[in-house]
Amino acid sequence: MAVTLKEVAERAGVSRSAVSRTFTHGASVSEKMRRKVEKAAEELGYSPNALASSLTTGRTKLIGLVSNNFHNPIFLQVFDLFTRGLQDRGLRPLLVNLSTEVEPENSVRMMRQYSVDGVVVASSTLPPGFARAFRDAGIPVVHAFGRSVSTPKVHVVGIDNVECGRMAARELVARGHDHVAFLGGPETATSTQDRYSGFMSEMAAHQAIRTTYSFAEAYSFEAGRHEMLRLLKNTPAQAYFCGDDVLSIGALSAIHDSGLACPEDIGLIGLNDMEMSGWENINLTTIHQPIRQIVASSIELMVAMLDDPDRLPEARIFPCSVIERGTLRSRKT
Amino acid sequence: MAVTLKEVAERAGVSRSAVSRTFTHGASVSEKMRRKVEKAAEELGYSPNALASSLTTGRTKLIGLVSNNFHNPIFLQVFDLFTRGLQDRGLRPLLVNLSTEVEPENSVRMMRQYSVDGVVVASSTLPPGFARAFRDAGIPVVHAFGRSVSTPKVHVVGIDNVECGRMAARELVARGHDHVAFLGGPETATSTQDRYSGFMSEMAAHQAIRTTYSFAEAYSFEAGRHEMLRLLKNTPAQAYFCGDDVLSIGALSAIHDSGLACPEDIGLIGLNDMEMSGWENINLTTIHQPIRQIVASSIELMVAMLDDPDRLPEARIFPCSVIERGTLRSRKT
DNA sequence: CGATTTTTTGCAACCGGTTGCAAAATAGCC
DNA sequence: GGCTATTTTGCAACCGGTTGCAAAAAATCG
Repeated sequence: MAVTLKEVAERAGVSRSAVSRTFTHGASVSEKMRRKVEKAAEELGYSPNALASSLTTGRTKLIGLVSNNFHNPIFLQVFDLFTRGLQDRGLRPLLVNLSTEVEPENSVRMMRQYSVDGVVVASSTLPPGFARAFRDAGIPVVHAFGRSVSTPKVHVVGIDNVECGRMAARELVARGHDHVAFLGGPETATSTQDRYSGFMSEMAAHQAIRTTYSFAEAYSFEAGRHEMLRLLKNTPAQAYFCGDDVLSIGALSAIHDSGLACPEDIGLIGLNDMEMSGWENINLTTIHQPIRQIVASSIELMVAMLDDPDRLPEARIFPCSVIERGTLRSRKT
Repeated sequence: MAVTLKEVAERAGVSRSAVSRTFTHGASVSEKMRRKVEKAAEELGYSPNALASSLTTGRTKLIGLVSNNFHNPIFLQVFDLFTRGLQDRGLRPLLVNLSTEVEPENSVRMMRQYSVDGVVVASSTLPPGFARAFRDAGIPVVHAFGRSVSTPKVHVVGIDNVECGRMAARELVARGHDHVAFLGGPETATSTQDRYSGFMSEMAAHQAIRTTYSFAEAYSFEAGRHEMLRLLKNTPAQAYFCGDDVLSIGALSAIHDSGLACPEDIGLIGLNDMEMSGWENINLTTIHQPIRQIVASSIELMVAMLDDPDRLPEARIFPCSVIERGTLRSRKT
């Protein structure tokens, strides 16, 4: 079915090398030859087999895009940005869905079988060791939305979740509440752990303020709603820092459903600033995470690594900022 | 870096063919040989190069997953289901983001360069000709969420959008309204066109009911909100069939924002039944589209085509059903 | 045990390209 | 035009595997 280089060569009456050269950037061919070959190729509808050439060149232009976040709407945007950005640079994303898998072995093997040029791990829940497994296998890797560490073993691009936790705590403190809480995502997620520890460390400086915490089962609407309903049965806090926006929106629904008002009865601050959070019927106060920049920077880093695989690993941390909307108020004194 | 078959052969002291055979399913090797080879492979950390073997076998196990829907949250679920389903069958999704592209040429070329075994087009907006271009290039193709036609030229799996339009119209009629409307997605999308024509054809049987229509610029919250705000400036209809749920939710926000109530002042029915539509603070009446089944069936069809590429193209149409929630009421008589 | 059948193994060619090297062709120069 | 420097081209080997075929080894049988 597919037209091969050999057929083009025969048709053009030239050697196979000549055809190969006209299609490889940077090779030298005379104008006359190029025209002859291109004519034959055109007539036959030839386009070179990228995988065959990868055998000798050692580059497939395939980039593994591995993620376990297929339930959080912000990741649709993340995939959109990644696929577009990679395509624009002539790279092709090979998508890997980890679902519940947390061990890297399978993915590493698969990525090696397909000789990907590099791997982008896009996840805010996987531990640093996951990405490291790719590096150990000799595959260039960037962990987007990964945990920020001071001595990175692999490239990490993301935010400082600990600092975000602190930032959220400061917001709640500033509102004059005397009982605040952290409603986290799954306890196993690195982002949850970091946001929790940041939140708690900041609150430690305010002993007068009662601080409680709990965790939802997942970063999902249902989990947030479920956990908030549970909390409302006892004595809820006056304001919550929720693990992320989806969780917040779930919590919000629980609050409304219980006949309470937000922010009047219970305040909320989320994290991510997903599109939906700005919708008028949600209007969530949240911490903005610069997703576009994180993705763009991850791709940049990936491209740089393809040129220089031994590049020293770096952590790129982007700042977050509070977006004030309608779910957090100052306590009446 | 990577260990090759040759090295394993040398280490095990056997021929390259022997190694190849132990790793290809269905080839005959003695137990003794297999053990020897596996031991050597284990020690060296060998795993076969899938792309090299594809050269001779003609199969890459790569499936192109091409879509232009990277903004509608239901497609995150679609990607989740597709990637999991393909992976479970040993296939790997190569993701292609068309963004605004509507011509198939580029994608076809790219898919041929990477010798994908097949292509799944996942889009409710692209015309049938798009998928056909892959078939014409000799690549097995399934169009998921595609337009249903009576004489399919390629495999199509989805719903009957015309019927959905009629179904929505019947719901509005049954509520006793005397002015109803269609608020569609982009006019160029096949799903919009079909839902529109179904809606209108049903309404044609009810001349007494005033029927109007308009189109939003995209299947997005913003577009729905914007269009509804525009409509509210004049005399709005009593109830709207919105192109899809995202659009509906945008419209809902516009209604609330204008100090009106839904369903008291204006009724809404959407389409898709996305997770969010069931959230308490949205609670959208909508038409359910069986996404899981559509994806599962598309994958099934794809796998069947890999065995028999000349399989007669078929259209698989799944039924939709109305999910009654809180955004549509009967008109007080 | 030897003859015959069946299974296992290695050789060598091939898949669709790329690339170092040397020969052939062209260009540059006096 | 003849000579040298440069460019263009083809040959052949290679990338990492698979596979038809025939030789070698093992199994079966009288």
